[in-house]
Order: sequence, then C-alpha cells, then structure tokens
Amino acid sequence: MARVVPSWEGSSTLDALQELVEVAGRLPQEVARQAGLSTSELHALRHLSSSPMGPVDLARALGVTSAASSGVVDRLAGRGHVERRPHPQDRRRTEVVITDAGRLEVARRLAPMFEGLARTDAALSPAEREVVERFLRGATAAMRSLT
Amino acid sequence: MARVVPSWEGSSTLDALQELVEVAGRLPQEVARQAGLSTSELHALRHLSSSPMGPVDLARALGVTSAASSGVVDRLAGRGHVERRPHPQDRRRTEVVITDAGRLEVARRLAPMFEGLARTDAALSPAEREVVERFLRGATAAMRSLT
DNA sequence: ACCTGATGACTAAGTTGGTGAGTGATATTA
DNA sequence: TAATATCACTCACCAACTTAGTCATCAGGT
Repeated sequence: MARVVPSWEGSSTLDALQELVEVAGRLPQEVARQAGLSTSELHALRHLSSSPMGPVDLARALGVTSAASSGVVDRLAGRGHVERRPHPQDRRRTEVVITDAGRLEVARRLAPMFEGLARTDAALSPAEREVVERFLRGATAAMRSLT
Repeated sequence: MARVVPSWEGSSTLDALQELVEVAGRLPQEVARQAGLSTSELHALRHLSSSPMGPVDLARALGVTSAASSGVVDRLAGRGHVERRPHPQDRRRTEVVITDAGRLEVARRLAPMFEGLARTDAALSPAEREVVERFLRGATAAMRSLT
C-alpha cells in the first residue's frame, strides 16, 4: 500500500516542519477560543493591528465576502475591540480602527509566543540565520505552488 | 503607538517564518476548495491516510465533537472517499477506511508540494539540517506554549 | 451470570458564521 | 452629465458545527 502522504522517509527536517505546520494550524483556533472570538475575528484584529482598513479590504484579507466582514466588524465593535470611523476624504468608506483594548487583547494572548520565537531566533549565528531563511523560503514556495 | 504584533524588528528569519505560517494556514482552505471538500473533510482524509480509525478517534484528531465527525464521515462516504467497516472484535465500533479514490484525491492535490519540499530538504547538508531542525523545533515549542 | 458504568456511533434541534443577491449612497470615468 | 464602479450594508438562506440526548455493546466487580 503506497504511502501517499509520505510520512517523511526519514527526514528530520521535514518531520519538524510538518509538526510546526500542524501546531501553527491549530493556533488560531486555540487562541481565538481563549479570547472568546471566532478565528475570523482574531485574524481581523491581527490585520487591523498593522493598519486600519475598511470592511471590504478586511474581507479581502480574510478571504471572505464583504457581507461576512460586515458581521465581523459588528461583533468586534460590539466588544469594543474596534471602532468604525468615517473616512476623511471618501464618504462611502468606513475606516475600521483597532482600539487599545483590542490591541491589548491580541498582545496579551500572543506575547509568550513572540518571546519564545525571539529567543529561538537569537540563538542563531548570521550564517545559520541564512540557512534557516533559505529553507523557510523554499518551503513556503513549495506550499504556494499548490494555489 | 506601540507595535504589539511586532512586525519582526528586522529578523529575516522570523519574517520568513511568519510568511510560511501564513501560507501554510491558507493551504487547507485552498486545497479543500479545489477538491470540493470542506477543510474538516480534507483533514479527515489526511488522518485516515495514515491509518483507519473510528469516528470518535477522528473527532479527537479533528478537534470537533463526535456528532460533527459523524457528518464528516457521511459526506466522505457519500463521495466514495472512505468506507465504513464493522470492527472485527468490538461490535460497537466502526472502522473508517480510506478508499483508493480518497487516497488518490489527496495525493494528486499535494504531490507538487511534497516534491518542492523534498527538493528544498535535499539542498541541505547534514550540518545545515541540524540547524534548521533546531530552529523549527524551537519555533514549534514557542507556539505550543500558548495552549 | 448479572448489574453497573463507560464507550462508540449516531440522531434531532438549535446556533453560528458563512454565501449570494441586491440596495442606496458616493465616487469616478467617458 | 450620464453611465459605471465601488463601498458598506441588509436579507434570506445554507453548511457545518454544537448540545443533549438514544441505543447498542463492552468490561469490571460481586
């Protein structure tokens, strides 16, 4: 019986990568659950913490319809995590801005991970850093090739 | 305004990791869509391609209730991707077995990625492999620390 | 051999978060 | 200025989940 999803014929690296992807995949679910949010709401907060944007942009970032995005913003606004603001120039637009409370919510939940990642990263020499980056970029490209 | 989700104060490695995680996160959605499956159905096929299991085990693997898992198996069975078989010893149990068609479905969709990953992996020397693995394990641990 | 409690699969009903289609206001282009 | 596009939003509907059970079967203790 041919193994179709090859359980990594002995490559420790790819095995570690598979584990990473699995854990990373569960992460949003888990963090969202802890925060009492849906995964879409959490991802929305992540995106909005980089910069404000309108519901339609948010929809594109989340990969959902603008109808769904409208609901996401509603729920986040209801919890005080974001605010709707009129766009100064274009009166069709609404800017969705993350509040300090929203920012704090995301921060609190993710801080331990960022610390751990920073430590792992700091342990690398410049030469090692280059090796790791090349591998990660290559793996990313391999995954992108499916889309 | 303090950046809370630090956009990687200049670490190319963590930047690459972030991109990897983002792409890997979209992957299931995208692949499932192409295959005409829900993400749960796709993940179920992945798990079942390693070994058969009952609906309850599947539920645990997917992180859903057994009620939901029952529906997943229904839908996969309806499409001929899996079969329900009576457990030889325990008559309470059902074994859900992936069919060749199901196996092929997953294989076809993921093959290009595995090839790309294998190429990326093959480019590593043993010493480099060790560096990469250490980084991946460290990053995985950092993510696990949130749960 | 016989209860008792645990386990596995499943069903029914309700909830949630999504889609598709369409509206009204505003902006942009011909 | 008329036609077209874009933005935010609403409504009706749907898929996939949950909770709360049912029923059959198994395993352990008496």
